[in-house]
Amino acid sequence: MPSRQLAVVRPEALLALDHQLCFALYSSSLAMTKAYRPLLAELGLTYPQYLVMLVLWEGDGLTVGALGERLHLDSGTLTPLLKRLEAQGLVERRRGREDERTVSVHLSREGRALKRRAVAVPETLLCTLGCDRRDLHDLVARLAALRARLANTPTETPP
Amino acid sequence: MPSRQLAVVRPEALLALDHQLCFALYSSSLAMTKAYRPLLAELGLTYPQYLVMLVLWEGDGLTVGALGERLHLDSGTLTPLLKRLEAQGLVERRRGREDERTVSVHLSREGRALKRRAVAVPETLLCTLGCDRRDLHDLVARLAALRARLANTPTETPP
DNA sequence: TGCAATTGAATTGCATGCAATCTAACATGC
DNA sequence: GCATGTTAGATTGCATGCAATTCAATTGCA
Repeated sequence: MPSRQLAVVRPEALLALDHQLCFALYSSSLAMTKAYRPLLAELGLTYPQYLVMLVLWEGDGLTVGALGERLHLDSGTLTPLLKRLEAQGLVERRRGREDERTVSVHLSREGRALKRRAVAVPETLLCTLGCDRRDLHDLVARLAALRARLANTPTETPP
Repeated sequence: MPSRQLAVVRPEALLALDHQLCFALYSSSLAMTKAYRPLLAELGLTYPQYLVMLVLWEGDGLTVGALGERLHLDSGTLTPLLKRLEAQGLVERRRGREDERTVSVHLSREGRALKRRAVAVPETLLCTLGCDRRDLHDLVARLAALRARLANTPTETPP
């Protein structure tokens, strides 16, 4: 029975770049973004803009805050991004009538139409990756669980 | 025997945000960065700066290009980052004597000393996560494999 | 040797992320 | 009704990432 699990880890091993989950996440996330970029360029979207569109294609009319909760982004990121999407004619931002502090985001006709072309994006990428669907699903689940645990990090929610 | 693997996937499922590996990666990577931020703030480092220090602690004197290969970042990102680290007195940038186009990056005494305090960072995070070491190792390996496959994406290497 | 092609960093421009701050609108208590 | 507090977005400032370009040094080759 190996005692590795209880062994004291030397600083060298603990700080080794290739042992870091954080770096594995960071670098593969950037690699994913790079792989998407040329595909999304054909749609005229950046990667975060694509994520916003994914949410809206599931159902639009969300407020900026609701969008932010879904994507784990704040208004400092979303406001300028949404303005760029609006400038491209893909979405429309409407001031709430009941509560004028809120802004809801709606798809334009073009924004809605873009969905058909967007289907090719994940299709192309999945084909290129040649991943097993089951493996992929499992990885997605584990990452979602990790994200949930990270969101509960004490330092994450001071009081 | 379910035929799910061969089923044609509807656009709704294919484009669902929570099915996207890309979003799982993206959001958990950002969550990881957020979890690290308060810990790294005590060292006076940002997250990418921390990654650079990890590489240098393994062995310094690399050129900017070599650092970039290790971290999958280019000079446009690294040059200003390294200048900030130099301004903090953690590293020193030296013009190559043989080849004056190159710049090698060296740890200062303080940069080297910071390593001792840095050990607490992954320790704290791992404790907080309460992850099984074996699970974690497996996840790191799968992400590294994914990154390698993504780097081979045809669109990634046009010429 | 002389000069074009290549290479390693640096620079520029743009789009994020996010903390901190600001503003307007809503809610609350008195 | 009014002052206070809270909330939703917007704004500002800073540090990435990265494409595109520039610049200087080196290399290759006729």
